[in-house]
Amino acid sequence: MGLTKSEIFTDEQNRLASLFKVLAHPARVAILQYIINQKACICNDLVEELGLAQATISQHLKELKSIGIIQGTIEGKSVCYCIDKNVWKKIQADFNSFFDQEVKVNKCC
Amino acid sequence: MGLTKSEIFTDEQNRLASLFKVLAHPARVAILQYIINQKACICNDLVEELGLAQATISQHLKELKSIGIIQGTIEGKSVCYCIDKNVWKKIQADFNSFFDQEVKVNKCC
DNA sequence: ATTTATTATCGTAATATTGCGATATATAAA
DNA sequence: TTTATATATCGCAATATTACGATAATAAAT
Repeated sequence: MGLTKSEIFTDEQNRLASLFKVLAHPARVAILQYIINQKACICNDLVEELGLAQATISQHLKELKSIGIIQGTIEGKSVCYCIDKNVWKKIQADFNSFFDQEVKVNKCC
Repeated sequence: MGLTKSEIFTDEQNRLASLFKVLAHPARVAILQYIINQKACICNDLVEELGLAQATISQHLKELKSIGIIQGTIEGKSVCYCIDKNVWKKIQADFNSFFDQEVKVNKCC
């Protein structure tokens, strides 16, 4: 056991859950906020800003990249990361269409 | 290692991440959608609707309850679960205030 | 009081995630 | 070419999550 049974859920449910999952770590939330405030940033800035090892930051960046919410551009010997505005807005829209489902008056509580 | 260093992040970052985490499983997304469509539901309905064991559903319900997004009312020998509309809207608002941070023009990519 | 039905909790095995040091890779500078 | 700097990947240990059977707890029905 211990293996999520993705096949019994809809694509939408699986997709939403995996978007939430990428955001479900404070380091990744912090990375996104830092990039937004700085407009962009190089990986090493994050290592200094957050108190995590370089390998750990790199792994978190990889997960964020996996859903396209950030992208990296090689810049000299560094990599400059920035938000992909379109993906950012798409994810927000997906979350909102989930939350905008009408919550009707309850039968019980 | 393998233990998230919550203490190095802000309360907001930790809170947001833990809200995302509760929603980061397709079964929990499915449970919320089912409750919304049915207006409310008893635990056993979910066991039949989704293909998961009763213990598993109960555990997922517990996690959803932990952030207050659903609440349960004892109804005879069953428990009727429903969405807490206020919490639902608050979470949506929190997500939106995160996503509404202005994503400025990038320096690099 | 006993039985039945429903939900919660416990214990456990399988799997996934997290964080880090070590190391590999890549580019710039000397 | 060699060296220095920045990032990515590998391997591993610690921790967390997931799913489920077994069992406990609760409340209705008999």
